[in-house]
Amino acid sequence: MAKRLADDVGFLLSRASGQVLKATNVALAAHGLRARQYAVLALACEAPDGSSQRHLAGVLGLDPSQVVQLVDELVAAGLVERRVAEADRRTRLVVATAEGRRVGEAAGADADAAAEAPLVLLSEGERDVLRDALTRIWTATG
Amino acid sequence: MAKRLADDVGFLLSRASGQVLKATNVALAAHGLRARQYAVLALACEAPDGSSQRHLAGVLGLDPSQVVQLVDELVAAGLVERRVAEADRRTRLVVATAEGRRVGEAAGADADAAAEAPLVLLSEGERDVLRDALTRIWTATG
DNA sequence: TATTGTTATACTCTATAACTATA
DNA sequence: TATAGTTATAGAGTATAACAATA
Repeated sequence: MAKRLADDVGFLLSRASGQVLKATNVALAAHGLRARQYAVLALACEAPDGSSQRHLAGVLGLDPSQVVQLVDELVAAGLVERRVAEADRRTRLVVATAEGRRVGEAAGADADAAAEAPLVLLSEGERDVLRDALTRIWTATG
Repeated sequence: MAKRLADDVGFLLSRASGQVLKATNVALAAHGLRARQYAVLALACEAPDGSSQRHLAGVLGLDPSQVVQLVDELVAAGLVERRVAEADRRTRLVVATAEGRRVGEAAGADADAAAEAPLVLLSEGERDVLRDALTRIWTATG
């Protein structure tokens, strides 16, 4: 057992993540989005030709069945659309609509501001280390 | 919107936290515990005279009603007990039993190993920065 | 036979409000 | 009246299994 729970990396990650998630969701609520929906939308915006749901699930660390639900919601909101892939008619490409790009842009700006607010306490160098460390933890364990 | 979702601190925190949490829960399952229960147990072990549920809720960032449930489960497992505080008979002090300390010690060792596995990729200095940065994010936004 | 997406289900986590007993 | 704990409930997140369409 760690000397103190406050030194436990898992605990610290969980707390920090929870705080940032809460702030992000507050910021996103103004745009009618939750964090997960925004993540799907952002990935759809990044890929000009769209992204398969299987790929989205992999990147986001979600079960494919969860992606179905999230995409359903985004489709209902008119922010993305499903297109049958020509190469493989089993796969549906999730593509951002014009409005999806507008909303994603605006929501992302607010979400970033909220998520990065706690980082003002860190130096530039610390922020880089944090980002890099989290990225490596992600790619290593994913 | 961040250039890429993969640069979003909130997203990175969420992914890293989720991975570590999953690994931690797998390690704790062998001891019949989940992460939240272990966190409560660990805090109870740290405080020789016990910790009020209100205090536990504050430190863990949980609603007091969630702590009730967690303590109920730990009591049922014989790992902690509730004691009415002499000073204020409204507050219940959560105290680890002898077995609670044994289980907490063993479970903590496994949980730490699981949680720190992804950190082997980071240098000593990076680990310190990560821990310190997460601690400051936590205390600042909490 | 294997894979993509889908539906269904159950369990955990999170958030909220209302109630009790003490102060 | 204010606070510590409790109960209840609903919504969001997570995990799993089974199924249809396509490869």
